[in-house]
Amino acid sequence: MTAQPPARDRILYAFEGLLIAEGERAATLDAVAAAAGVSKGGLLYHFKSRDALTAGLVQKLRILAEADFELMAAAPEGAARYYVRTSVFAGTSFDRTLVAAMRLAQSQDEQVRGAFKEIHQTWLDLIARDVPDPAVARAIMLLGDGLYYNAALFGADGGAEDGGADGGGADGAGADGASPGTAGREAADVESLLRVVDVLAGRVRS
Amino acid sequence: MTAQPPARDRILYAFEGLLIAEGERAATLDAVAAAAGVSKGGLLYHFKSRDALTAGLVQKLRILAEADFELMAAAPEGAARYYVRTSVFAGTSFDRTLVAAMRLAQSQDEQVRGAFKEIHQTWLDLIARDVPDPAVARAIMLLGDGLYYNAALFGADGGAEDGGADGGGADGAGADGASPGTAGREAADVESLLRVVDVLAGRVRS
DNA sequence: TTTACTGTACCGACTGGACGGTATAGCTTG
DNA sequence: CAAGCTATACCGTCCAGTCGGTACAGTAAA
Repeated sequence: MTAQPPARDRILYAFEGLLIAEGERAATLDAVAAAAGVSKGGLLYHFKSRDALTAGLVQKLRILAEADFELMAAAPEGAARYYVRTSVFAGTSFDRTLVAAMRLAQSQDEQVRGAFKEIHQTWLDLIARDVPDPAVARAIMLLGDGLYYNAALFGADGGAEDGGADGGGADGAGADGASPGTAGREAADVESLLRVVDVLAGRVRS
Repeated sequence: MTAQPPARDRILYAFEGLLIAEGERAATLDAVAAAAGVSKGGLLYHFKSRDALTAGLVQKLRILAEADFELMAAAPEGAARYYVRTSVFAGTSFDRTLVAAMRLAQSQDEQVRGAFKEIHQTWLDLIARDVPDPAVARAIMLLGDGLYYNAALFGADGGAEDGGADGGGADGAGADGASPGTAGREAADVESLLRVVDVLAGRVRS
C-alpha cells in the first residue's frame, strides 16, 4: 500500500470543483483532466471510465461522511445543533464532496443516490438519538437539509482555486480551513436558526 | 393569440418528464422530441434552440408560481402551513415544473437560477407575513425546502405517465389530483410536521 | 556494469457515436 | 397557394473511451 498517488487525488478534487462550479454537463473527462493538470490518458489510467470516476467520488464521500458521523455523535452541543450549524457551506472538504455528489445524484445514478440515502438515514438516526420526539427530529433535519440544498444550489461557488499547473503544492486530501469572507452575515443567520432549534428541542422555553 | 398549440405543451411536458426521471444529461433534444411524440424538426419549430426550450420551461414555471403565490397568500390555514403541506411532491403540475427546473438550476444557468431565487424570495415574504418572527419564518421555509429537495432528489419519480400522445388534456395550470398509492404514509408524516410548524408559529403551546 | 525485461505512471492522437442545430421537402387545413 | 406544422437528411462539434507509445524505476542474470 504505497500511499495513494497524488494524481488520483488531484483528479477527484478537480472533478468536484467542476461539478460544483459548472454542473454535471461541464464535468467532461477532458475538462477534469485539464483542471487536474493531467492528460486525458492519465485520468483514464487512474479511473477506467466515467463511471469509475463517480465511483471514486462516492467512495471519498462515504469515507468523509463516516468521519463526520463521529464528530456529530460526539458533539458536545448535541447532534441536532451540530447538524444545523454545519449545514452552511463552510468549505470543508466534506462540504465540497457532498455538494459535488449532489450534482451527480440528479441523474438517477444509483450508486450516488444510494450513498446519499444511507448518509441521510444516519444523520436522521443521530438527530433522533439527540431529540426524542421523532417529528421534531425530522423537522430539524429537514431544516438543515434546506440550508444545505439552498447553499449547494445558490450559494458561494466552491471553485476558489482553479487547477492549472500547480508546480509544487501536494495538498493531499486534508481538510482545508474554511475561508473567511462572507462568513459574518451567514454566521448570524445560523445563530438565529440555532435558537429555533433549541426551542424545538425543548431546551428553551420560548 | 390562437390558444397555445398542443405540441408546444407536450414538448414542455416531455422535457420536464425527462429532466425529472433521468436528469439533465438525458434530456437531449432527440429524447425530448421522441417523448413528446414529435420529430426533432417539430421540436425546433416551437423552440428554436435548447436555450429557448429552457426559457420556455422557466416561463411556465413563473406562471405556475404566480398562481401558487395567490393560493398561498389566501390559504385559510396560513402561508406557513400551506407551504409545508404543499412541499411534498404531490404531482401537481407546479411540482413537476419546479422539480424539472431544479435539475436545470444545477448547471449555473442564470435564467433558471434567477427565477428560482425570485420565487424563493416571494415564498419567504409570504411566510414572513404569516409568521412575524423572522428566524421562525426562515426555519419554516427551510423545513419546507428540505422536504421539497428531498422529494425531488429521492422521492417518487415524477414519471408516472410517460410521454406519448396524451390525447386530450389541455391541462393548463390546473392541478391534477395527486396520485394515490404511497400518499398515505406521507400524509401522516406531513401532518406531524405541521404540528411542529404550529408549535413554532406559536399557535399551540406545546 | 551492461543488457534485458517488467511494471507503473502518464501522454495525446484517434475513433465512433451522440448531440445541437440547419436545411429543406412534405403534409394538412383554410 | 399560403400558413402552420411535421419529418428527414445532414453538418460540425464534442465527448467517452481506445490504443500505441514514452519515460522511468526496479531487478536480475551475464
